[in-house]
Amino acid sequence: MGATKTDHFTDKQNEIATLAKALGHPARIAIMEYLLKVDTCICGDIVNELPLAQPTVSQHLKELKNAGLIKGDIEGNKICYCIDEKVLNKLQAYFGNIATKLEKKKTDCC
Amino acid sequence: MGATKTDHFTDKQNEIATLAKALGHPARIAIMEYLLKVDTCICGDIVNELPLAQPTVSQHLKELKNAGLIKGDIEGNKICYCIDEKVLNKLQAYFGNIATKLEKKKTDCC
DNA sequence: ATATAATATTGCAATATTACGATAAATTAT
DNA sequence: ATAATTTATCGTAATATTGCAATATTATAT
Repeated sequence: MGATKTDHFTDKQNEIATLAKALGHPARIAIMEYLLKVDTCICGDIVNELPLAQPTVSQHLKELKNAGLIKGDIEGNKICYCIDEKVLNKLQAYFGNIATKLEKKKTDCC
Repeated sequence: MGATKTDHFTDKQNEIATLAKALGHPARIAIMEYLLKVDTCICGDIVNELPLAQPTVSQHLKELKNAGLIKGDIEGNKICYCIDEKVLNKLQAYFGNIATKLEKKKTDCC
């Protein structure tokens, strides 16, 4: 095997899992944090910010883009990447909801 | 290669990535949601809730536990699993912080 | 003591991920 | 036109993940 059985789970579960998986690598967390830090999103220097080779960074960017976490537009011979606010709000809402439910649930047995 | 270069990133980045990675599978999202749904955390029927074989579920539970997302205590011949509220608050805080920063940053260029 | 029940571990095959050198493609500068 | 710059893609090796059958472990019930 090795392939995830996505068809046995709900769309929402698969969606959250896909987003989480995309963030499941420190390089991709670092990319997100860098995109958040720089004020403009015309950023052609992500490679220099990371301790990884250019093809590796390009691949990580592609994964973040595939998951919908970032958007990228061609800007001359550079590429303008930035975080998709909508998707991040979705993640915030998801974890916020869980945290709230956990707080209400006072049965702290473990 | 194939191994993540964790030593090149900050502890915080690695920590968030580890948590996200653990949640990066629909079965593990489903497990978290089930643990959230049931009121008591003495739950010996996680396997029946999932469309996966028992060893597979056990492995997913182990990964969630390794990441620190859930706690498990032996309760007779069953196991009492439940979500670690602290860790989930950490995730909520992390994504909440990003979402807030994105909102303030009005340079929506992409 | 033996059987039953619940969970974990082992071993393994199929597949996915990570990383990077080499190379390609596209744009800008000279 | 040619060179330099930036990003993407291809190919490939090393490693990790996913899933499950078989088996082990541990606790309860008979």
